[in-house]
Amino acid sequence: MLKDTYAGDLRASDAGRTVRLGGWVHRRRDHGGLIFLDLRDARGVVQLVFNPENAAAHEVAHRVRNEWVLQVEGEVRLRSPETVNPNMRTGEVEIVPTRCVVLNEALTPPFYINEPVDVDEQLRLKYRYLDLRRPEVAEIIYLRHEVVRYIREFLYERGFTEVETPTLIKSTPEGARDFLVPSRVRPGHFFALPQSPQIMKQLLMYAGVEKYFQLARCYRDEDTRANRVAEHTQLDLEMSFVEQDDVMALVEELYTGIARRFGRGPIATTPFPRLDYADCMARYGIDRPDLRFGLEFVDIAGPLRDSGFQVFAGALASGGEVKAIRVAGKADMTRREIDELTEIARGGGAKGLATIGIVSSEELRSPIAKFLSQEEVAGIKALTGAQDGDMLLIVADRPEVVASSLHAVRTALGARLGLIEGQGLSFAWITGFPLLEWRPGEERWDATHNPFCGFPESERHWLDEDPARASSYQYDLVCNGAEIVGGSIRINNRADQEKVFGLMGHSKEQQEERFGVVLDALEYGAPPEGGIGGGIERLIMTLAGKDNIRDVIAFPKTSSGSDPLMSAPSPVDKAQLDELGLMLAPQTAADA
RNA sequence: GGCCCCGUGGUGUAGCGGCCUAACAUGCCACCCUGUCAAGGUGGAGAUCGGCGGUUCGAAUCCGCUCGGGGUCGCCA
Repeated sequence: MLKDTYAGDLRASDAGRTVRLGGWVHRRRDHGGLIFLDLRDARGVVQLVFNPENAAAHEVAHRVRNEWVLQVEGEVRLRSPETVNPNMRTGEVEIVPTRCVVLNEALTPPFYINEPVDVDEQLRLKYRYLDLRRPEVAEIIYLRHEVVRYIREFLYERGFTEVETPTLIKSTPEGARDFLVPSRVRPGHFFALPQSPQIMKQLLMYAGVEKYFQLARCYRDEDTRANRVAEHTQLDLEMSFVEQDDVMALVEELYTGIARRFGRGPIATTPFPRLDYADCMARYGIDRPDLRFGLEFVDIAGPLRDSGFQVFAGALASGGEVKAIRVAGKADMTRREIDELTEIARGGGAKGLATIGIVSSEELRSPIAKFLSQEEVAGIKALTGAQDGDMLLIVADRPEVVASSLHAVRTALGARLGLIEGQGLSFAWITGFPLLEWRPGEERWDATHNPFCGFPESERHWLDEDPARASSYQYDLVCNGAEIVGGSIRINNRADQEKVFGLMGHSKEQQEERFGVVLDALEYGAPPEGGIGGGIERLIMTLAGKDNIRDVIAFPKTSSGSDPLMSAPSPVDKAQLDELGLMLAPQTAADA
């Protein structure tokens, strides 16, 4: 080996050892006589001290520049007390090189590696191999490794079998858009990349594996978001002979362990609280609430049903809702803050945001106060528990608009009022989801979770009577406002599966064509089973407190799905297309 | 596909009709300097302002188109 010790691992206890190091010049401080070099490797940085007395090494130290690759031999020496650097993990020691060899020179990098400066993301991605040298960037990649390793070991210990499933599979038209891969052997035919190994893992259960998991790459050809990319990794897990609580218990143990070991703060509540979907929607307007803070919605319809204020009364008369968020002590919110929150509410679909500042028991600060009777105001105060000095933010609209707009307001408030800082990890389970939701444009039912999601026997009658009211065996684990796990107990007989497919508008022929394998397999002794899929990137983001998914991926793509590092996607030779039996449409061919 | 924001020396920013033959910081280069750790000092090189077109006596600054990036809605679990 060209090195025998990691620079970043050196501590006071290593004093006196002679070590051989290899790494990169992180920073250079040349005093003319004394030269200090910070040598960086995968584990951290250590200071080298070059003295003119060792002329050969000193000459090298004078000549080197940032990011040159060095091999250094020397003794680990305790620093004198006044020169100890408490800000460095290796700050109690330094190396006095007896020998210093330049293994490679380096151009000046296009951005700072030794300072945590925000650099244009595209430039970082183009030089990702340099970006990953930055300690604060690499740290998350190592974190990801440790978390994944923890997950694997946890599941191995509990008897899970890791099985790989194909990445070239059959395309199905519903759900997200598939990435397609043309077949050379059968021109005109295509594979799809899997959106998840859902069917394969169910088949593994039918095959008798009983406890399966995989860290599965999943692909969706859809536009990206800050927390969503085209290719991601999912902890895919499935168990046979289990009920909902069994899966949840195992997942909770796993994620509790991860959070305790890798979280940057404590877990707010263990065991994880459970919220019923309907209750959750009523209080937070979203099925993945951020529970690090309160600011729950309060239904204030009661006193307003016959209000003279048409915005409220009208919304209620047409089946809508009126809900408020009470913000303690913010009656003095500035005009500008109110305007910004109003804009956020509009972004969620609301036509406006009504505000009532409770300045004192006599005085209200509110553009709508003049439309409200004293009884109405008293009723609102009673329901919300508003005290003097509080601010009420109110939206009146259709239930889904109230939910989305007040959720947006609530989330913004959480950030603006500093309620999420240093709050650790607030997990919760959401259960009692509806099995199906109506797709107005398509005039059919769609699975809330996935089409294989099962339901309690007690819900069966709703499938015929009122499918919207059937609840399912779905369970989601949320943390700090992100859904990090979603799963369900699956349907395990052909009749129920056909029933659900039928409600989703699939004809017998379509069911046979798309899901025939599953339907057939269900008739050959399928065990009761269920499982989860958990996004690894979202988990790491939550643990690391990052809000950009690209930060937790070693080689991410841009938001438009391109790869600045490898310049992908790219045109291909005509010969390659010919081989696949493909022709480009005229306008796209011209671009190439 | 819609909407919003961004694109100025290597990097990060300022400048937002003439004072810009573009400023600041940092990096880079040279020299000085034996205890620094964002080392310090002196000097120097370095961008025509993403691209194209237009308005104007005059554009980095205004307008249009376009390319690239970021966010968001649609879409997506």
